[in-house]
Amino acid sequence: MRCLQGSPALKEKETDMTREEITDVLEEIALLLELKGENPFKVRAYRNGADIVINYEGDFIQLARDNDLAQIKGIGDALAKKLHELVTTGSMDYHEKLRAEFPQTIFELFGIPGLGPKKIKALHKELKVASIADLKRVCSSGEVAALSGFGKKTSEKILEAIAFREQHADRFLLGEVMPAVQRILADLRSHSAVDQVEAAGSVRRGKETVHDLDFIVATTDPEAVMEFFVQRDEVKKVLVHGATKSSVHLENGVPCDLRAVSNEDFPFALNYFTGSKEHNVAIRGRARDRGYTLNEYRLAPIEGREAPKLKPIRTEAELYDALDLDYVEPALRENMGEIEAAEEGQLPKLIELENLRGTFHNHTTASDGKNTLEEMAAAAEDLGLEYLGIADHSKSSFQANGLDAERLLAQIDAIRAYNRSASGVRVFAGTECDILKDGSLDFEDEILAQLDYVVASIHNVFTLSEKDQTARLIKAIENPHITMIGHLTGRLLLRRDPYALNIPKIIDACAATGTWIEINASPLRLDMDWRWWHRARDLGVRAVINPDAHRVEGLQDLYFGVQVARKGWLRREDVINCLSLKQVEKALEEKASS
DNA sequence: GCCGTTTTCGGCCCGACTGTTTTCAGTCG
Repeated sequence: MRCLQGSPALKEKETDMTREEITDVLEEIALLLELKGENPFKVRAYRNGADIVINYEGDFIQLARDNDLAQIKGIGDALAKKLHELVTTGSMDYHEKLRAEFPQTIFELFGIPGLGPKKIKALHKELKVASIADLKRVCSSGEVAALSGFGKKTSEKILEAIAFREQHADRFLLGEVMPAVQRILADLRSHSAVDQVEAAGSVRRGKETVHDLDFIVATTDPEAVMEFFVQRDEVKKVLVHGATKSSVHLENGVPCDLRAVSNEDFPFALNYFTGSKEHNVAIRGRARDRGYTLNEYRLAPIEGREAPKLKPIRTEAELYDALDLDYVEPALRENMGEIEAAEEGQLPKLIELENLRGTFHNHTTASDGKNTLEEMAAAAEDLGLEYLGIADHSKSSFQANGLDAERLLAQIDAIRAYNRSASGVRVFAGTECDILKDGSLDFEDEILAQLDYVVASIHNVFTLSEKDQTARLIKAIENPHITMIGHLTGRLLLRRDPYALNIPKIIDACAATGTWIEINASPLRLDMDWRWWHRARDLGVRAVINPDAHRVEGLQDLYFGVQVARKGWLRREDVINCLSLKQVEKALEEKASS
């Protein structure tokens, strides 16, 4: 498949206001109305409006300009008028008046789990809480615990959540920073004085979260490149601006460093700043054992020591070769066995994005997706995929408009009909079936038997003990109708910890039953974690990389799933959706009959 | 605030869980 990263912004041409900006206004109005305790259906009307702005297929902005929006279902007279005002004047009176009623910092409070509009409203009204800093103070002083509707436990949970936030405040999701990485790389490449450029650091290693961005350029005119870098539009603050190193903050708060070196130094600098620190320590030790010293500028004989003469080193591969190692992919540089494997010629040939032939866990408008079956199939075809699985939510996921048996059977018919009529991607009929509290499934076996595959996922009751949660999941795994487990631990990176689970036991159960484990490629999940995959692979567990796409752009998250697979030492043969259509049909049949 | 008509206003997305209550409100998925 083609290499696509990040989601393209749906920008309109020749207009001041983008769809995203309009959506932000509507979403903010919805939050403010909730804070005021307005009619929840009115709130929903604004949220619904925000969805429509993003997803409408025609020229929404032009229709808004022409005051011609009321024809769109979901946009009534009131919203049409307000949106016309917004796109023609750049602001909306109603929105501005609402904003004036609350401090801007109050929106921070929605990021604390357990706090919703009612509680935030009470905190604001009774204790004048306007920010997380205020909240921390009144929780610590005991004022929150004494507030009606609150209590000691609530106060403690809030403080825990604030502590969690503070602990992770300096980290960003890989998916969140990737668009900026691509832009910066493209800009630097376009500069005439730049000979080579790479992103280094944890971005290059494909870590799921990063705390800053590091770029290395090879240039003969470092000052010019530095000047160019700090002048970029998205640079918000310049912290350091030197001849060979600059540090800035980007507008989204991400710290970003650029280092300029000569072409001769480039492979050493790139290797050094790619890390990880642990990998570097091990590599430097290896160099020393051979009589060399390695740093960010060179590999050279230690003074006064005997060492074999070195060949010229122009690339990282030649650097590893000089240390008698196979080239170690950045994804593997965590000092978790890669150096030993490189020495013995045992490094895996890692999966590439281009190896993917299809994907399984995706949603449509039948549940909580934003695009239809046909639109998702067309998008998958555009990416060069051969097959696409549709796995909408099951009925217990009310909040996601989950399908009951009747609607699921109708969807299966629709998919079969689609496959008969269309010649593009082959669509598989599946479900993302809820695993209920007792480990039973949300559909009867005879319904599940009619599907091509079943993704089983946990969406509620996260608070079971490790023993009970593990038993719940293993019971589901032992159901022969289950094909794969979705987002194994339920974690949301930087937001919510995984639920308690004995992962080695789960891996064993999947190995014993031939159940596949998903690599959920959503940048917020990246679950199961890469740290478990080497072990799972060695036990014979197959991975399946799924974007959990809720809209066509979501399919591009497959990129991040491949990063996880690579960090987990997976080869193309370890990943089910690298199989061709014919092979994957056979694999599905085998799993169903096992 | 939107929709669909019953053409003037009622219905709009359910259930578990938690912590606060003393029978339920708020949050989350």
